Amino acid sequence: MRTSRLLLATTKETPSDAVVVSHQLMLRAGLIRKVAAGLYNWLPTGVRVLRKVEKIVREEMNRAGAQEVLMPVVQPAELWQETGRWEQYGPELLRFNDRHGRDFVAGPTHEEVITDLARNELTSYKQLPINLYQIQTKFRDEVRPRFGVMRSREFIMKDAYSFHADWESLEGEYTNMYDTYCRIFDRLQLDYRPVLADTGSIGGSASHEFHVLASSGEDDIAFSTESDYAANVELAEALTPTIERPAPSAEKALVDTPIQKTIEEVSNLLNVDPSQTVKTLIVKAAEDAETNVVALVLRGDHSLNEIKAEKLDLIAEPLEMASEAEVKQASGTEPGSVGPVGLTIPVIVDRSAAVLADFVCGANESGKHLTGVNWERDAQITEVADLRNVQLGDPSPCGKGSIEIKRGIEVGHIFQLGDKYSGALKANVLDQNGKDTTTVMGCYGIGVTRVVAAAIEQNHDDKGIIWPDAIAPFHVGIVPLNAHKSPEVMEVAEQFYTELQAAGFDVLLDDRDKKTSPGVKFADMELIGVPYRIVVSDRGLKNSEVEYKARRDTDSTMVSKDEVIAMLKEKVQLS
RNA sequence: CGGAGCAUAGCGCAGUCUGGUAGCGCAUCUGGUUUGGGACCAGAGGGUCGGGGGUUCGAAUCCCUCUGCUCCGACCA
Repeated sequence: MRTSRLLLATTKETPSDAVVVSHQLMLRAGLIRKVAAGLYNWLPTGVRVLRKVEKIVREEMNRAGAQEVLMPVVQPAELWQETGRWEQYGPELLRFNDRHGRDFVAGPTHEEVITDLARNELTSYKQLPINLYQIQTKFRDEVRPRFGVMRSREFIMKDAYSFHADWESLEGEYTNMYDTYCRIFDRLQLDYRPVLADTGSIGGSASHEFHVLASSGEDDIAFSTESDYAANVELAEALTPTIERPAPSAEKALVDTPIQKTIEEVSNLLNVDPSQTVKTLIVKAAEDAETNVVALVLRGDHSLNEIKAEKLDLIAEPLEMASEAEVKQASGTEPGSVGPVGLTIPVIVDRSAAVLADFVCGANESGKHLTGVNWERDAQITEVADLRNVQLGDPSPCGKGSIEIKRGIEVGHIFQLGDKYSGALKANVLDQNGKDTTTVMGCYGIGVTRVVAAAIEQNHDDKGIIWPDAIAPFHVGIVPLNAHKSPEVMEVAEQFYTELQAAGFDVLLDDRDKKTSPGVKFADMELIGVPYRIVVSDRGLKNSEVEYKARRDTDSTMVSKDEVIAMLKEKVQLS
């Protein structure tokens, strides 16, 4: 591609509404433009990246034995009514009518349509297992689209669905997809991790999310320092401490904490470590519980995991904090001075808080705290549970090593669905005995457009994007300098352009005329993230040399012009 | 859905309080000078000031209303 013909669309200024790096750079580098909230045009450079991601995904899915299909974006309401999701899905499901007044939806996912296809086409166990996938547009009417294509309303997803005669077969395909996803993200040259994920209400024996690691990610992932254990923090278990609770050695005492409310303020005042204090949170109880509210007690240095908490029988789901009035009624004081001593409501204590002795807590009296408090002697435990988020340094749930936490962007999710959809839509086949049997399903998604954004979040600097070779819109950029002064410069540049393309590279030749200064050309190449750059100039050609610089290098090096193509063949990892 | 805010040239903004010729920077076009890190000079084009209604001799500016968008909190690839 020649820059003079490319719809380059780079900008110097960052649009004011872009808050994350990938969104800013995608706009500045001319990959996307906003059409409306959560809806984007993809420009030529962006499409190049998108297609490369799709190509790798498609090749690996095919290699794994899946077959590509294509389903409609617009889907009839009847199918959604059959599975019950017409009612369940809520406003995220965009619904509309055709000219006859019939109900339709813009597909946010395709379980209904694929299962409908399966029930019509699959009749025998001999056709199973089968894995069908598509790479296609989805629409989810997000409450708040943001971060560019990271969370847009319309996006491209690779979604695959497998059908099986039994769970054993499903588990086999699940493993196959797990391995396939690893190959895909390896080939995309991204730093990623498969992590254990919540199986949620659907059940099934396993679910994994694939996360691209980036500090700007929205999810916290817990890793083991010693094993390949990785789990979404929502899910990662905080183990019961191995130590026994020490015997009480201090007497309970009331201390004045006139203005100290937070754990930090109280521990500073009393000169104790926050881990020797507890915090008591009052939350709404489950509807069938005997009290309105329940107390949750955590160590002062720990944070509540809401997902874990709301799964407990006594606690309302979704989790909701009690109002100030309810706190006052239950404890006799306001939030900030609440403690477990003397409470009449159930007290659920986190595993780590339960092994404390001689700890500090609120006194249920305004402006007072208690020191030297001990369980059983001074305060009662209704239940001990895992309530907290794991944190740095905790022992890993896998039994080896300790926990390390990193941020991730969810780009893939694999799931054993079971018969949720095949049951509802009666996707049955005849088994060996001629008996009707319900198939079990797996589903496997990759957010293709999100992968592009995640790749940028992970690979950029203050100058712009740094594409992994495998998905770069162009592998090599050629910048001729002062071509108007020296015909040889342009000749050499053109020659490289031809030869590099023949070698299988995508090449961008900046053939813009003398009005475009070198600085502009360099800045554009760097902004759009071309991973390798060759500068052809008069200066270099005097020694039969050109200048080579990889996007991540700080300095350029001079290379003989006869060797540069061989060198690039070495360096570029086409994937 | 709750809270906050914005809407003026392709982009970034000023002007609004205090009503009176619609402006600045970037980008674009023309001509010239420059040429190894987002150049300079001269000139030009580009606006229903988000829509509708009202007040007024006169509205980007004041009032009402609608719409769109952004940001902060619960879900998802």
